Amino acid sequence: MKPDVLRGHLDALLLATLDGRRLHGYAIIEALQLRSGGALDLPTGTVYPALRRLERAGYVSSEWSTVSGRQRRTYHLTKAGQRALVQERTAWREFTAAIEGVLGEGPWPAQA
Amino acid sequence: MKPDVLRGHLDALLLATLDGRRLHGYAIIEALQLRSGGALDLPTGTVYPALRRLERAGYVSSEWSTVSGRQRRTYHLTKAGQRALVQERTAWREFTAAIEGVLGEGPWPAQA
DNA sequence: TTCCAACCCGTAGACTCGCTACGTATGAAG
DNA sequence: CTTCATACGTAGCGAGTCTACGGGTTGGAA
Repeated sequence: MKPDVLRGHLDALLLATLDGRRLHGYAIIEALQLRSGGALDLPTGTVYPALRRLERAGYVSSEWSTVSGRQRRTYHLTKAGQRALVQERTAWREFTAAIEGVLGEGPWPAQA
Repeated sequence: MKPDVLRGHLDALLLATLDGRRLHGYAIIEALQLRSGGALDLPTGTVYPALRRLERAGYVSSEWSTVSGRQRRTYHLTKAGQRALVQERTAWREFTAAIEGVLGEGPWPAQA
């Protein structure tokens, strides 16, 4: 998978992963792998900065906890994050509809 | 529509638009608008450099022609471009499958 | 006949953001 | 005591889309 195709969709992915769950960064990466059937294997250098960005934006919130000597920062969605997720899902549908209208088979569906 | 979501998908869009057609840049932009139901309104500063990139890559080829005093550069797919388009469509399906596996409803489909 | 919209091409530079490469640390297994 | 999985993070790069220009023609409206 080309690297750039993720551009602009990562936020949606992270928000969706946190929908109804509390996860720490590392677990988010694993969840993404699992849910995408292995297609999405995001490096930490992609995910951690993105989570901080979402936190600055007020879409997620986090707390530190120590589990068996390991520091982990657990994230969860805020109310604003929930709303953002709804919008992201809508934007995704619009996006795919637009692309598929073009990619869709054959020269021309209807000659307007 | 956020600007970045197009990232990495523009080539597929352009190749698909030229599939079985000879079009000049301006016409490509209009075709994209039409086929996407108005969702895709790409600026010339996006399309022209992208077309030149595709031409350098050998996926499209172009000739100049003069239509009623106007210079236009008409593009068409090469053999390599045809093959690239097939790959782009496959990549698109894989991409959407991966994203939708994550965005898809609810907390978890199956707790592995 | 003057003006403006539509047509048509193009480049320079900014900006964004995912990725590479790196650094730190703990716990368990070998 | 070394190595691997777990777990966090940053700095800087790179690629590609967008903004903002600039150039030129045609045709119709005012």
